[in-house]
Amino acid sequence: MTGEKIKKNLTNLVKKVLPELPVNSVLEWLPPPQSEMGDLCLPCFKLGQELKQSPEKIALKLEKLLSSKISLIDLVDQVKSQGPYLNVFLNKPVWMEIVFQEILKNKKEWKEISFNKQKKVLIEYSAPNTNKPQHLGHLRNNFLGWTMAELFSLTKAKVTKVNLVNDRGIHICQSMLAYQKWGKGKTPESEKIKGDYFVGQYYVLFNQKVKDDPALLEEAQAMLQQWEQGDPEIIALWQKMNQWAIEGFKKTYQKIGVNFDYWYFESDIYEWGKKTINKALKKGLCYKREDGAVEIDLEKYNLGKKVLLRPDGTSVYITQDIGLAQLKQEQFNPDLSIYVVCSEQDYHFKVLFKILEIFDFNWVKNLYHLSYNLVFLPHGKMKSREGQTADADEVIQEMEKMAKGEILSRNPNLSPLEVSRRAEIITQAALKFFLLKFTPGQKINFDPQASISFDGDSGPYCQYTYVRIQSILKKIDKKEIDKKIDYQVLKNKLEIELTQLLFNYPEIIKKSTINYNPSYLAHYLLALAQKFNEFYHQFPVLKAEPKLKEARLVLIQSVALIIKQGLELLGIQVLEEM
RNA sequence: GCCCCCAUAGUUUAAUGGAUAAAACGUAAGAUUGCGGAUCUUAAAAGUGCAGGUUCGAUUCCUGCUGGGGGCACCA
Repeated sequence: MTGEKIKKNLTNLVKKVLPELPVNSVLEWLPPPQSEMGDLCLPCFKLGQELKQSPEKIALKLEKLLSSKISLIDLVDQVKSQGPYLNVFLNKPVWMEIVFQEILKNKKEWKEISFNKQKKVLIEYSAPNTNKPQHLGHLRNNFLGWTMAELFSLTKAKVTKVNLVNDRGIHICQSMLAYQKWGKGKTPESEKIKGDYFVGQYYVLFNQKVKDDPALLEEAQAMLQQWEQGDPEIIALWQKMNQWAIEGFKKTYQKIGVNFDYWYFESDIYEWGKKTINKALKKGLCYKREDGAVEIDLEKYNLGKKVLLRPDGTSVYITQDIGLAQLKQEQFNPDLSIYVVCSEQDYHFKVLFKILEIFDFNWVKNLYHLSYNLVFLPHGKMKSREGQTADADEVIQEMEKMAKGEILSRNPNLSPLEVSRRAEIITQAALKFFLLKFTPGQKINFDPQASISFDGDSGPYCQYTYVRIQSILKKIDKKEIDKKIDYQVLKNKLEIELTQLLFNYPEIIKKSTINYNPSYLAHYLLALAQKFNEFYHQFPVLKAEPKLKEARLVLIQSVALIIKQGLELLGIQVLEEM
């Protein structure tokens, strides 16, 4: 009996005793704000509107009508009205057994949250630029994309993760030109620098030099033309530098534990939208300007005018996205296609989706722009062209140093190998949790000194909670929890609240997934860990009476499993000791 | 100039239109002869930028204003 099923049974019963209720009315059963108020509640405001009665009266009426019939529903002990709310109390021992069994047995197979079964989901994220290393903003993108993929997988969607590498254009030529002029044949190997940093140096160098010598801009422009005409020397340089950058990216991806099923390269696809635009031109969906450029008028959607092809027929940014959207459709035929892209591009995606709609692609309804806000540093927005960034690798390195210090202060005799292993895992936890606990649409102010902590609202706090539970579980004989357990002994407030939290887990997964918002999961895990720590300080497990001990062991084992699974969804590993 | 987003304790953030606005950091005091103190307890601390409106009910929806961020390329 899952939460879903309990709610369904309750809904059916309410509809039976209130036959005057519209057949299609939806009842929402929620967790009450406080544990003493019950295990589920039904706010009666909407019912009140539908039946033209005060919600208080409805709640009272339901209490009366249902009380005699609750024996018809397993698990429900009593219903009680409180103002405009109807609160439901479940039979704790039976309910606990069900909640814990569900968690301990099912693990990865949660029928209740398989609501994306049969659905094909495509997630595009990361989209690095080959002229600079990835910074904190990319990390937010990477973690968001990766976590959404995990959430969709857990809910049984068939997920494909794709990366679109931004490897062509004038900005790439700028770093190429700088390397050609001042690189002196150096390589990442000769300089012992990670490839993406090596290339990034020349991008910064170009932007320094161009201040004194604006003619460099034209040179870069000329280089782009040579590139487009297939000049073998330019192409070779481009390939070499791209390779360096991409090798660097791959090291970072490996470090942060994200991956992709498929890679697109802009250099392959940048012209693919041309055909579609020319077709649309023939149908009169867009028009040719006097100077020969192809343009579309979106004024009536309040989106202005947009150039689709330059006067010389070459493609622009949106040309490529029009082509890529079709390519994805043909290649993967997704039911849902998500673009994880920063909110700076909200306008771009509005325009893109509108154009595809005007071009009459019916699958445009399956496209979703998962927009997330910028990451700001104390001195403002990151500017890679001025070298003012918080590079992902550097932030991670700094944090690992801090983590090592923390670990050593607690375990001075630990082997250096184990210290770095733990430091890596704890750093990932701190960083990922920090970036994912914010609602995606919310901007993040990142202050390297203040933002990263290993206590309080943090990933390591959740990890530590897990470690504590493991430390208890290590001390017991496994047989102790194989027995038939009487959950009547679990009756203090914290035990009940922990059960309520565990019971809500599927709902949190659902909410995080359908709202594209892993922060719900992050906040839930914090609440669960906090509640456990409160419990831990007040009530002994190992030294409790045998029956109580057994029941508590099952409870804390369930808590540990949910913390582990929840953290893993956020890309965070747990440790047995820390 | 136009468009989009945001504004909640000292700070950083929570809160499907619903029950007493919730945490963390910081501050002050306290808890180790208790399963790990990266923990816990207690206290002080906001009535949600300002002015209106809709609603039985607004942090949440609408209008205006103020302040901050982003965008408005034939750059990607």
